[in-house]
Amino acid sequence: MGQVRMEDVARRAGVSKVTVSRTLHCSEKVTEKTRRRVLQAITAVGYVKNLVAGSLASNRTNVIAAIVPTLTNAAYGTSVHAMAEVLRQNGFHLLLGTVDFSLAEEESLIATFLGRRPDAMYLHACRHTPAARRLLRNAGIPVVEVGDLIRHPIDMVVSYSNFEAAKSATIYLLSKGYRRIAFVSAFKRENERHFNRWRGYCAALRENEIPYDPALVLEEPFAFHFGAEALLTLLNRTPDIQAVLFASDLWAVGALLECSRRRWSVPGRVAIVGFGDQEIAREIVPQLTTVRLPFEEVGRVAGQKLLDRLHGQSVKPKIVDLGFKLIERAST
Amino acid sequence: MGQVRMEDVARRAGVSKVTVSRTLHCSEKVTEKTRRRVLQAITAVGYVKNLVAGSLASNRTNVIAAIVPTLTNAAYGTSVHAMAEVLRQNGFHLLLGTVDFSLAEEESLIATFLGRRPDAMYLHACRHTPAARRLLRNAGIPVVEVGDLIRHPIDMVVSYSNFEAAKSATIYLLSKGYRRIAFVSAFKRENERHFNRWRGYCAALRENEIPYDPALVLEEPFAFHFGAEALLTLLNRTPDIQAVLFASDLWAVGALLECSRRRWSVPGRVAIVGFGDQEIAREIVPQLTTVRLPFEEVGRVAGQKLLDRLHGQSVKPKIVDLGFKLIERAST
DNA sequence: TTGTACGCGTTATCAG
DNA sequence: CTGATAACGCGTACAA
Repeated sequence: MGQVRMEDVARRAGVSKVTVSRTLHCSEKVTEKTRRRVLQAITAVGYVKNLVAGSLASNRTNVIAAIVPTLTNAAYGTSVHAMAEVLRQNGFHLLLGTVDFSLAEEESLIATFLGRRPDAMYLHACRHTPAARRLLRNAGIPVVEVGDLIRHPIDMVVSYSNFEAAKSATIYLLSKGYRRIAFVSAFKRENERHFNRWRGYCAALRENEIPYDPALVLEEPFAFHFGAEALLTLLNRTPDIQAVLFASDLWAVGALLECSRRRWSVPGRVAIVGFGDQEIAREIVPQLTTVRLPFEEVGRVAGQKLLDRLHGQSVKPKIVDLGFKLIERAST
Repeated sequence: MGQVRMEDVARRAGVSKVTVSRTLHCSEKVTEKTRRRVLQAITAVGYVKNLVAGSLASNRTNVIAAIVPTLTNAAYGTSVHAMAEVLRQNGFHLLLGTVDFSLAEEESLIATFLGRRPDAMYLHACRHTPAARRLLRNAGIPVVEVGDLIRHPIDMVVSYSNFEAAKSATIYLLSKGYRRIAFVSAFKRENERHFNRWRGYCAALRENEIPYDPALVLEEPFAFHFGAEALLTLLNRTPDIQAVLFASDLWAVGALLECSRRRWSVPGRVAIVGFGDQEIAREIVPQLTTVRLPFEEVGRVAGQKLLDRLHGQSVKPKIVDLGFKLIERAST
């Protein structure tokens, strides 16, 4: 059974509990001979160390809690996956929860996760309820926020700037001569990253003295076909649209496929820009101009930052900008 | 600080530790009046229950451990996400790890996860090392395997049959008159699901007395463009190929896009079938014929099975076949 | 190098 | 309905 305790191992090896513990934890402080006996006893009785008890005693769980909006979107999965790799190589495990873009869900999940006494916390979101922020502050553990480059993180932030990225994409379109530029994003009220992409779009227009036209701005749920739908709505409503900036590759690809179905030339009929540079962006016909976001690096660096902090190092920059890159392809 | 203990709450509320615990756990066994005082004290001091200590004392963690190959593929993410929802509604949390299709990694992760004493385990894989199986058996907790319909699960299995699905897709192609049918999958040695899809393909050929031609079978890494590459390799090597069965939509879409680039008609030049019915399958041009797999349902049902078992119910069928469905579209 | 004694913060048991 | 007390299994002083 899995009910073998450390004491059983100790008895079998003819040593005390502590020696077993030491063998497992810092084996250099134990004689080679006893070490072997202990290890033998461990495999002999099939001992599996109880990390719950260990955590209680040592006041360290070696667990990182992570909260993401969803796992159905590969972008979040990519970051988490990268972080999980880093953590595992350092003996940490991942407690993962999804909150579907709900601030209230996030708050309640933070509260219960904190009960598990994670050594650190990873949040793929930068807006939180006041209560959530307070809980995190009081917990006194390293926290890394991810997904947007905010000025005042709870503790640390590792990201790219959605504002700058969208602004830069819009300026690019303007530089290509497009003037009537539409913008499609998720619901800005519940997705602060898309809200900031919208702000970037607005800022670019403003700086170039292009009037903001609400008729050119749409909010859609996450799915390919809503990109197609958005494009049709926009062209129907405002036939003189010259370009569309989609705040996700998902919609941009959906729109591109709709154009393909209707045999519309892109960018002849309308130019299209995506966001994210997912793999399909460079496979689709025509290839998609988009903003490359460093999803994987975000996870890796975030994990590393947490580890540095847990190893007692004072983390120098609390705000890490991983940047973005406009990838120009055939759709513009 | 987050260092408030139950005793601090008790003192503040003028009751004993036990009463606080009871209020939190089974509030119906406590007077309405004391209950309110306790709850007030809890918010007053900002108490967050220590679930680590609770787990040690009660010998139940309310944690489900899940091991998946990767989170970068939305298919695995979709199942996990669905399960996480079910679990969370019942007060369970998810300990998640990725193993990148490595059996050795899986074994070592199972071993350390078991140390956290999860109440149950979810594995998105059906092949394991003997040691891994032994560990799981000895742990004496509910285990659900997912991803293929095997005959002898460690404990329970919730899935669809990859063998039958691929066989059925191949038979469909034969029924449409295609005779020279190619097959593209992941590396069969490290992916038992794709191995069984290949077996299904072989079985369909055999039953229809079509000789098996190794030149028509390819293994590729997971990425859109390897679908394009595979298609070109196959057509180059064996120009008379009439149809290709891809063991993932990813490659099928990649191949379709390559055809689009070269202005080849599909199914005129070659018929294409995918696997999975991801959202893009019905958006791509031409729409992709594919096998629909119930990823979300797999996660939901697997989670429910584990919960049923943890609630003491004897789970009737240990093997749950959620089926698949061939979706005929324009690519064949 | 190894062992003894105690504490970690909760739940379970049994009285009152 | 409430309270005292003993586990839970392992770390961490400190002592040997």
